[in-house]
Amino acid sequence: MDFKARFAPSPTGKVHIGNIRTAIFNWLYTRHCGGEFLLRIEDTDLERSTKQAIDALYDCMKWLGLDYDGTPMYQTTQSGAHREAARKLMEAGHAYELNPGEENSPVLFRLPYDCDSFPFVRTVGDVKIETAPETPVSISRAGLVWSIVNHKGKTVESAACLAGFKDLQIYAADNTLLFSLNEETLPGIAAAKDPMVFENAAYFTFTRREVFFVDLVKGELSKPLDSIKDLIIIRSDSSPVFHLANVCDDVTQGVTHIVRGDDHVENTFRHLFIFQTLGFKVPTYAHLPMLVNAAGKPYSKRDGDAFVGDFREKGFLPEAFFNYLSLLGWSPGDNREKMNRQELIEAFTLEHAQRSPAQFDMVKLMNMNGLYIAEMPQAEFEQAVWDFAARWEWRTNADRATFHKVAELMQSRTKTYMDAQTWSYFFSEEFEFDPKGFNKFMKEDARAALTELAAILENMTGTAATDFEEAIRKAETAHTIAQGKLNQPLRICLTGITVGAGVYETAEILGKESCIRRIRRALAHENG
RNA sequence: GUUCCCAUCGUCUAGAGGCCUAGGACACCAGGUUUUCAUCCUGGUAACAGGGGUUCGAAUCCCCUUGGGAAUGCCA
Repeated sequence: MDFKARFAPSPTGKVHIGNIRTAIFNWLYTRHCGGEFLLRIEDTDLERSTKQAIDALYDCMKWLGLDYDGTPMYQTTQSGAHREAARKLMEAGHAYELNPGEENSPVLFRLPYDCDSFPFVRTVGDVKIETAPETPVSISRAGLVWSIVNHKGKTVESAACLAGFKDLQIYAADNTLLFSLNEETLPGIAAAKDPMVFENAAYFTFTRREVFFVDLVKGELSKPLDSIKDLIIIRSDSSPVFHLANVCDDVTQGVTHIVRGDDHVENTFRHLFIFQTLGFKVPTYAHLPMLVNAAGKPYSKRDGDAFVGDFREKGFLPEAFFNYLSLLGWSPGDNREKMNRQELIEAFTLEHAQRSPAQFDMVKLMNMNGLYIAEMPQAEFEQAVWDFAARWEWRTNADRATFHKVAELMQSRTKTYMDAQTWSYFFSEEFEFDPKGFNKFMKEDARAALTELAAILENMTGTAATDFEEAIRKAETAHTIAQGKLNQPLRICLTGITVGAGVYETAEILGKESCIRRIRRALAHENG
């Protein structure tokens, strides 16, 4: 099957979830269709593209298992091809210098006036536009400029390409024909140095045409040609602009399916013409809705909490992160959510891609991550957290045997590896008490029972969780405390916090001597 | 301003004119299990933006309104 999709990020900053979601969709779609997934680094913005950003990009893709086919293309290596394409367009009359003859004139792509035969152009109908009085209509090689009076009575200026105005006729208020645009007058306009200005123009008529294409996500999309301007493809410093580079590279890489963000829809209307005039088949497009942050705004490089690399640092599993992101703007069409990579590939078609923006929900990601952690083999979980915990001081005095037991106990309670930060109390007796929990549970009767418990533990011979349980029951009975009510006070003594593993198991891991010390330390601590 | 796009629980979503008394998930609330914590189980609150059409029948099709987003760069 001839299917090539690509991911074409510009390495101007750390890759964020919006970017990588696009990569994931491209990847899934490609793998589903059995095509090739290509990578192109759009590094033409020399000012802002950095080596670090490129490295981070590769790193994130590797972490997420986004493998690509072939060698990545660096856009900067293609500038020769871009200039050659511009030269060809110029030669064919599809591009022109804004200021002919001048030294550093930018080059513009001309939307072709003669485009009725293009498969993505169709005629809409005849249109009459009344221009604002006292404002001229001017026409030049760059297009038409005019003003209208809007419904609020304000005069607003508009401009569009010549191709937007097939059979244009400009009239004065007394219906005198001022100018006709057609095959005969067109070359004169294109060649003229200065624009033609019609001071007394009152209205003009033309045949409206529109550009349209069928988007795999959004369906048919269209836009009138008289709302599009010619676009700069070569800057005055002779460097190629995105529009040209992007199209050329897609041609060079043989891309057949372009899956990208919503924000490119407007570009697509213009890129279609570049493909066509360059003599290439236009690719199939799919525009994904944007990902928005908690404020409902599209993710940008300013959203500091949205960098892909940070999710690894926060202790998320790549599979969970991948799974969650695949569900943002897409669903398999049934009630499945937790899906492995193979299931995602099999189910992934653009039919079920959403048309509206999706909001990223950290809480749901956490939940999904917890699901993935819960099903990890215990040994794998233990090793992963051990490695992750290298960043915390408590690991330096943690022995692996104890850690093994802790990990076993904590796995079902862990949402992200970051949760293990609180495991420090297993390895140090110098922890802080949570003031709220401490005051809640360290009441007078609890203190008395705990004092008793410490004494009971002194004489306890067993070391199993059940032995601790028995000792606690004894202390409760001795002080007429309801069965089980000493659990939380003891937990505070042993861990400083109110949540954790089962308290008997926790005590077993800590050992009798440490438990006694911890209880006495807590008893010496004043309520706040 | 102009053009384009979008609109189902708080959030992610199912929904292709009758299967909808609108389903699932997260979150939240209430119970249960665990003598404790977490997991887990059961139940609950909660949505078709508004108004017109078309139709025997509309969340679904059309129009308008409102709201949101994008483009309108010699950024990509």
